[in-house]
Amino acid sequence: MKPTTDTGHGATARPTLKTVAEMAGLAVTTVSRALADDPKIAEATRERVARIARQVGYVPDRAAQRLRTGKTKVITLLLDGTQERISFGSSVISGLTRALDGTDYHLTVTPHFLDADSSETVLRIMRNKLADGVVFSRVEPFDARVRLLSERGFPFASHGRTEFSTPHPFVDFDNEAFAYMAANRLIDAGVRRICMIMPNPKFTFYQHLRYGLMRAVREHGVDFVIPSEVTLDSSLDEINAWASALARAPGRPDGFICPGEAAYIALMSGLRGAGLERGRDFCAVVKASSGLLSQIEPRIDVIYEDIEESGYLLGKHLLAAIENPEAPPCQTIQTPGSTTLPARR
Amino acid sequence: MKPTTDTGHGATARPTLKTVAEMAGLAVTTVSRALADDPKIAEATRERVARIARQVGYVPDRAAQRLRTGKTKVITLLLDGTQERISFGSSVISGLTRALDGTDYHLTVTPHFLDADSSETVLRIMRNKLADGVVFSRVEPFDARVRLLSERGFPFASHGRTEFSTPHPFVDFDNEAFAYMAANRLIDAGVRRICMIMPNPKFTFYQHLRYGLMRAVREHGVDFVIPSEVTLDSSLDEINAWASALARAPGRPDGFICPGEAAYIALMSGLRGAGLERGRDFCAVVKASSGLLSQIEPRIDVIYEDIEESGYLLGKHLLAAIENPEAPPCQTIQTPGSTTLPARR
DNA sequence: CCGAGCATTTATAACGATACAAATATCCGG
DNA sequence: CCGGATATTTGTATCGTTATAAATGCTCGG
Repeated sequence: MKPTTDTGHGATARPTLKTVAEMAGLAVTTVSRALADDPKIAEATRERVARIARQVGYVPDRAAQRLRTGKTKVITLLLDGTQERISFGSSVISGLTRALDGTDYHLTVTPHFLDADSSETVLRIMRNKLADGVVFSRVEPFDARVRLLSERGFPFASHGRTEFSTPHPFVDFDNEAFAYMAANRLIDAGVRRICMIMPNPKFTFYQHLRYGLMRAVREHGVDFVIPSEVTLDSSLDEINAWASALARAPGRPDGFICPGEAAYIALMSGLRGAGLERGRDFCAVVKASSGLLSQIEPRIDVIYEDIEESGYLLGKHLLAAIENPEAPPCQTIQTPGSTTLPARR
Repeated sequence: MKPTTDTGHGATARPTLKTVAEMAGLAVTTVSRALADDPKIAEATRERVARIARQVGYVPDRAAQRLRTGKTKVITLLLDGTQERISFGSSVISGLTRALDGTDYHLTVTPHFLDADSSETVLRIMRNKLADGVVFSRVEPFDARVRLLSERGFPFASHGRTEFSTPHPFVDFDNEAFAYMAANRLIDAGVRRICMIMPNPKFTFYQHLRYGLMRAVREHGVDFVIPSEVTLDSSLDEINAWASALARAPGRPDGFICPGEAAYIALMSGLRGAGLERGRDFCAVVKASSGLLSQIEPRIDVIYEDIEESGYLLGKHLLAAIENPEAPPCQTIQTPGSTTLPARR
């Protein structure tokens, strides 16, 4: 018997193609192609090689494959530092992992914080070939990253749409429908003046939210206000303070649409601190993606956005784009249909 | 001028050592060693090579380095699917990223869900050399992963302690001190019967929490109860329902310690649903790691655990262990000293 | 002016995988 | 029993980097 070498970690050296080839009495090339299920290799040989490989626990070396083929088998998630409230990041990661499960793709996470430009990150990933594809969110109508990636034909999937003429893979929540639906619920409840906390106007979904609200407002002739002092990215304390001030101002809104859980919690806290009570003084419809809010306020009117599912779809769409770059890109718009939180594991 | 080849992505081929070597009129080996700042290479040469490399934007190929050296320059975070409430995952990732910033280490995330055994994941990472080190949480006194990694001398850092005699890098929150402190605050407030929601007893920090509580209880002779029906991992609805039932039971506690934000929200929701009010019917001390809770209940008694900092320390400790495997492991026990939430970006 | 000793640079091989071209084994009709 | 088509296997080169050993040039004492 041939002595096995030692890795220094107390484990037996890991088998390579050479190991399998020697055991099978075949050339390394043959084994490689047999494992790739190349029809030019005899059926019987393929089976025998597969058996031996399984037996010795052969797993191809990623570094070697990557060096030779140029494929990293890695997809990178650009995680935004600002949106980590209430587990957005974890949910996307969870969904992406589910999409990648069963493939040999790995997920790497590159958070980019406020100061760093994420275009830089994208350039670095392309230039140094650190991944086969990227996923990111918080897109703008003419997003710089989308432009860069599209130009170079580098696979990606974005969480959010753009206004470029070239189509690309994306997953987006139908925020227009959400805002319209939310506004209608408020109007049905008798609200006369709607206030909606908005994202930073540079993001695409700002427009979508706005259109949805405007449509409902026009159809029913109610009043509305879009605050300029706070956005969904404002700190909770800022939102809280602003809400308190708003509660005391003349002509205050009697209905709120809040496309974010954490922001709603701060909003409600501020209003309540100023003596207002939901139901008596105002109504609210909230976009939520966790079950937390219904714990805090069991009767809150929530429209659910499934972020875990977004992550899953982003992964699937990206894989499709990597596999077949010529095919038309997969695009999904998630509907805000379900009011209830789906059952969780 | 030499024609540059094309990657097919519209970009110029990335420069390699060969590119730099040709430009400098040196051998590839020389360039490699010059960039590694080998003193055997003339100072002047090293500087010239560095300048050229910078000029053409040379970045070493990770796959080639990895294949040649066996070092992956990757750190893997094992993310638990169950604990993703209120951004634990995002915070750890954020901290780890900060620790890895400036090094050439990358972070990969491998969530393992309920069904999958994370020992398997650890074995796979070691066997296939998918990372140079791993980070994980939710450790048990005789954690299987810690045993495996220690045996093979594979670098890791755990979020939580073990009871193994061999020391290893870890970061842990002083849950004993937390529980003691929390119990004393309740006792000072006049509480006679303390209830603490506990983690699954298999985790190390179950014991720590228990000791802290017991110490305070013994010192002051108050009553206590540890529920067996729910843990910190129970669903929010379960906790809610249990709390409602508890509120109506005879001899109900008048003080609660809750080492988890989400669990507290559900607990409070259940108690409130049964007609109890905090301050009037009971007191509570909560362990929190985000600013969310103080929005919901501005006057809640919170003891803060900085998870982002845990992630940072885990990264630093792990890097230290990788750099110098012989040195004694870095270990940190985070104190629950600060009651206030530190300022955030 | 030779060779020892030093400073510096270079050639070669290898990490593990795969693309490509070439070589062998097998089978058939004529 | 041979030529030629087909089926199957093999050899060689290569991806970009680095460890090792070898080579080059230079200075200087004797």
